[in-house]
Amino acid sequence: MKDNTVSFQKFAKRSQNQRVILDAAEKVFAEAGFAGATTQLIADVANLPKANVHYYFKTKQDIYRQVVYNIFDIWMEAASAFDTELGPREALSRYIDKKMDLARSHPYGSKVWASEIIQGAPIIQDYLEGQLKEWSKDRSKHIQRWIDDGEMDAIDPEHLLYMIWSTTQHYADFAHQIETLN
Amino acid sequence: MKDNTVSFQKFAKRSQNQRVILDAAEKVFAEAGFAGATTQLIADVANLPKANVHYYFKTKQDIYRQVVYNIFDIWMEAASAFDTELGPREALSRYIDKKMDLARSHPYGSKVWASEIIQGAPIIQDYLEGQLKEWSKDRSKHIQRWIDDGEMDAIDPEHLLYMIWSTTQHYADFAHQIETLN
DNA sequence: AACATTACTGACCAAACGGTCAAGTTTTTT
DNA sequence: AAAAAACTTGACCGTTTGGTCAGTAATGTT
Repeated sequence: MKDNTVSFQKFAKRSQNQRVILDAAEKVFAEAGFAGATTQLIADVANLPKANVHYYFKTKQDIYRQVVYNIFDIWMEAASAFDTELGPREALSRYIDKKMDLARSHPYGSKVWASEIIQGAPIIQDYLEGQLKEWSKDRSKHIQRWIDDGEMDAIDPEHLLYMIWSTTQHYADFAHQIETLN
Repeated sequence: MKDNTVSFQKFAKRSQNQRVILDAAEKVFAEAGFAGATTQLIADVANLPKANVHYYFKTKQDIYRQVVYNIFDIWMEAASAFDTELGPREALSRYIDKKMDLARSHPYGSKVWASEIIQGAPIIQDYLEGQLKEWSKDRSKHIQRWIDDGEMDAIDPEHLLYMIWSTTQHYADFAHQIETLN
């Protein structure tokens, strides 16, 4: 193909195609589950022949793993919005805002995550036990300190986190139910 | 088989075997999703040959449909605990209690329901639009009346319902995540 | 005891699936 | 311009899956 390629683009090519595939995969996995997603359908949505998808990703599991990892990364980045320096009101409200934004901007990711957890987290168990656990223990401790210092009402910190997660998650995962009821 | 069968048992036989299959199926669907669930696995969990499963249910979809309908029925029965005669405090707290009980006693059902909704409710769309919509519109109206009468704080009734659903649901669907974090 | 109905099951099959591969094209490097 | 590396793809394959079916056993009815 005749073009005026500049040097960095050759690096971009591979990850660019992977991006297209992963975006398609995220949608397909969300709508059909891991087993229900076919590599053919992912390929169709990505507008590529199936064999090409397998050129970039060895197996369906590899694609899935990558999709779930990406979601996890995005969430952990959002989690940094829970800045304990800001005090309870600001930290919590910023975190909730961020979470709601993600529920809107990444509905497919949220659904894939939910399905993965529902089925017992076969793929990302290590992430749960590692990063996520560490983060939530840390923030729980901070919340407890706020409570002890009288800066906020006494609520079990862990259950507060669960409530934030469940509610924000609900708007992404159950969007269809909510739409139908309205 | 030599036995002292009494007359009503002949009726019981069929639905009794269907029960065994449906219980097995609920578990398998929850853990693997619709597509990931194989009729062979359902049969294994039910301790029956696969052909026998197909004797009672024509297709996998039929089994799935029945499983989801059963869950819906159980939930709607629980929904009657939201007795508007009781006033806001009693009605809501009884409903929440009941919902939490179901999250504990029927974790598989809850998961199947969640997966179904996440994937766009392909099977139970009509139930959503019918019974569930009717019920939630009705209760929302009652909640609004309580608010207008000053019997409870002003909260958007629909969002209150979503919060109850999301939180109770979370304890069933995300049990694995919660366990891992604790 | 004879008949009818219901329950059960091993063996089988067509379709769909994830994944491979060889042969080609394009792009990058020398 | 030639060689190397990366990309693309139609055709193909072994396996798994949902579902069927013919034949047998058990149970209920007369």
